[in-house]
Amino acid sequence: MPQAGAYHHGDLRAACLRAARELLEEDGSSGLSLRAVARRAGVSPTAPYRHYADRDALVSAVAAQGYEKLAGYLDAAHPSPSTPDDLAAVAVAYVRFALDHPPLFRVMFAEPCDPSSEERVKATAVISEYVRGIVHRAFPGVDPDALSTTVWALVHGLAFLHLDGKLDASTSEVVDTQVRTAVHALFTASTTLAGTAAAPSEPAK
Amino acid sequence: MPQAGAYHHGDLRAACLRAARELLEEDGSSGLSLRAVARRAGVSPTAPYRHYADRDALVSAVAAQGYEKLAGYLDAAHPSPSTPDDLAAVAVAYVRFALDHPPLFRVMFAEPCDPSSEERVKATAVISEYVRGIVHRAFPGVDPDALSTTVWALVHGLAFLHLDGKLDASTSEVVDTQVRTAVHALFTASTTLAGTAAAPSEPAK
DNA sequence: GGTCTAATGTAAACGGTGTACACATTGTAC
DNA sequence: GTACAATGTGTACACCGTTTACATTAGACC
Repeated sequence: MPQAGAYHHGDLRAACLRAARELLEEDGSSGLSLRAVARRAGVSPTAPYRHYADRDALVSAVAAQGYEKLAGYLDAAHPSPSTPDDLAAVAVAYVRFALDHPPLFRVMFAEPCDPSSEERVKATAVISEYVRGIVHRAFPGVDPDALSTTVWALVHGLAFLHLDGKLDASTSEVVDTQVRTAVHALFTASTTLAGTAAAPSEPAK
Repeated sequence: MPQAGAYHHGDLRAACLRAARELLEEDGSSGLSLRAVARRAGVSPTAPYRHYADRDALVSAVAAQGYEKLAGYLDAAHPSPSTPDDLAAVAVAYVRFALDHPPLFRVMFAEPCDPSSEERVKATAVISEYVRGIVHRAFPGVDPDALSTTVWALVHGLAFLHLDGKLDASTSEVVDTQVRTAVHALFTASTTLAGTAAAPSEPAK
């Protein structure tokens, strides 16, 4: 039973999205139920179906917002990264985002979304291209595809292992220096290999 | 209603575990419900509670089996890895395991298990120690903690990105060579840095 | 062998969930 | 002003995890 005399909500779509985001932060993925979202938005349990086909669609919308938020983190680390140090700073921001918003990060990456919403596929393509661009500028002469997927994987893995408590995340300084160190180690390799043939990996399809 | 004249199942614990494993492979994490497990075991919906405290406990048991299975993959790649090439082969096996059993891999790593069953914490500690041992043998002179967490993160990230379809996994050969290339790139860095001071990351606690 | 007890399985019930369906209300374009 | 499309409600179904009380049985002890 919503506000008296307010049969139509006004912008239920946005309200659902906001409620979903909040519930996810508060109670994790399992707390993000369509019914809870409807309750929080002050609306009947089935009202959200007018704006989202099913739970997955709503979750995907939250994930899409997460990608934007992640982009904000990366951008704040460096607006136009073009050196190895810049890239390292961006990597630190990536891991920090994961540790700042664990359930959101999990929703973005840890859930099967194989042929899921095009929203998400596109969003990850954006990330991929973003990293590729930085690598291209920071390491002219090396195969950007190979190095960018490698550095993305490294940072992504660090984020997940930290998220699962498998690594020492006692202080943010420890985490930051570890990420920086790991990324720089990889860079050392790439510059060493700068002249060698491009690695036969990940054709741009 | 189970078999006539078979009120007691015999080994319901194992039967539940097997059913859970099957359901996970078939329908993913969402298909792994206690009730479905009970149905498959031919037993009443609440019978599994005699052997598992709740759903999480059963899932953790499945995950623990997954860690053993993963160990089998790694061992099959090389029984006693001690060179960089050996380690690369093990890394390939790690990613292959993830791609062979996506839902299982997700259950093992992608679910929040912060203070969860001790079973899982121990299992990941085993992995960590295993990698550390190989790195120590393959790269005497470098800080094994720093390099092992880095290489684990790299491989773990590759596994996840492949799982989410973010990388080119068209053929297993492509994946394999990509993993091998990425890992080797990291090794190049570590040998370059062999003499330098140990990186200040991840104290062994 | 007979009995007592703990282990194991069953049945019923509660609250929560996703989702489909028919219906009510309301903004809007004509 | 009226028709229509958009939006929100109510009801219903099947499934889920979990609790509680009860039934059955295996195994120990005499």
